[in-house]
Amino acid sequence: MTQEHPRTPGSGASADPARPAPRGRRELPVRDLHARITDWFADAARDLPWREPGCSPWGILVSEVMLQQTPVVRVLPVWREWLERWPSPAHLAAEPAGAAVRHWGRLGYPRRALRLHAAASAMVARHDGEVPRTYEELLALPGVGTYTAAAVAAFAFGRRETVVDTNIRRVHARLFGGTALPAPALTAAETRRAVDLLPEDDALSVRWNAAVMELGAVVCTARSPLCDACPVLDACAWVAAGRPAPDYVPKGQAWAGTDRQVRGAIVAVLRDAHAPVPRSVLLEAPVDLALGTGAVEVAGGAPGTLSALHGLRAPLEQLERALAGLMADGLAEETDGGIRLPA
DNA sequence: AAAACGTGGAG
DNA sequence: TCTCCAAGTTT
Repeated sequence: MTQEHPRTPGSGASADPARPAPRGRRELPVRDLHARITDWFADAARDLPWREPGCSPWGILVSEVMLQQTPVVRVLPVWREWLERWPSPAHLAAEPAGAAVRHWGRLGYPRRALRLHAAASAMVARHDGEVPRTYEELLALPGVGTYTAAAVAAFAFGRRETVVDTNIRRVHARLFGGTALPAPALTAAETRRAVDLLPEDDALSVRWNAAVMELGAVVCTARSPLCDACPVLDACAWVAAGRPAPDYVPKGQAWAGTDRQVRGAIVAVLRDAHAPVPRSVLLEAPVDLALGTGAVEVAGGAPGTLSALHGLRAPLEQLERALAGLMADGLAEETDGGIRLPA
């Protein structure tokens, strides 16, 4: 998702992360580190529904998948609706996959909804309708990768797992590495460091994982960190080094004119239609897309119509390619009446 | 291993 | 306005 790209160094000439920490930094025993950050968490943790004691493992799994690349505030309402509608894997598995996609709304990456549905079916088939308790079993579920498997094992089942997400990576990079950002991609050294840092005690390890993640999410943020509120400010290698700028700039994802934009527009139409949409309508005829920011703000065609997409460089071809991609992914199906979400 | 895969709020 | 980027996974 990110890529190295040379950039002018920040103001600090002391940006070399390899050199010893300047005199301002305090070396903190790992025990104290655990205590500082988990104590901070005990006080500062946000009240999130999937953190409540009564939340089911299924609720936690759903939250973790929804939170992949997606901000908490946007997940909240969708998560509530899902859990009310589908309180267990069996409830979701009993519905067509298209229902999962439809109720995913505009969360983004709708294939996650599809995979959650497939995961629910797998849990019914292989785990008696329960969320499995081990990292290995979790990892085998569709849409569950190393982060999500570790997070669910830890947060739903209290297991001692090494959880590494983007927040944790950033906190570690600053606190120990002295850099503004972690490497573009997860490195073996980072994983090793996370393993080494994990408290021995099961219960403490769970709190530690949640606490470091929370610290990265609300204090040690990517853009403008709130260092004044940081419980380990005096131990931070990055602060001690004068908060040097990142040595690369994360590569943003292109959006305008991409297949992803077109796929998003098509899925939006299918999601809001409650009957199959004729291919011709989907590709050419005016349709009220009611889309959000820039989704169809492209040159050519009447605004607010799918035909507006023909203003793209490879208009019709691109539409057909995008549609084919959606069908290949299982996000769309062709029937007699036209295209629809999967049944 | 690089690239694809959505979305909308914030700076 | 426009770029950045938010609890990643898959191929």
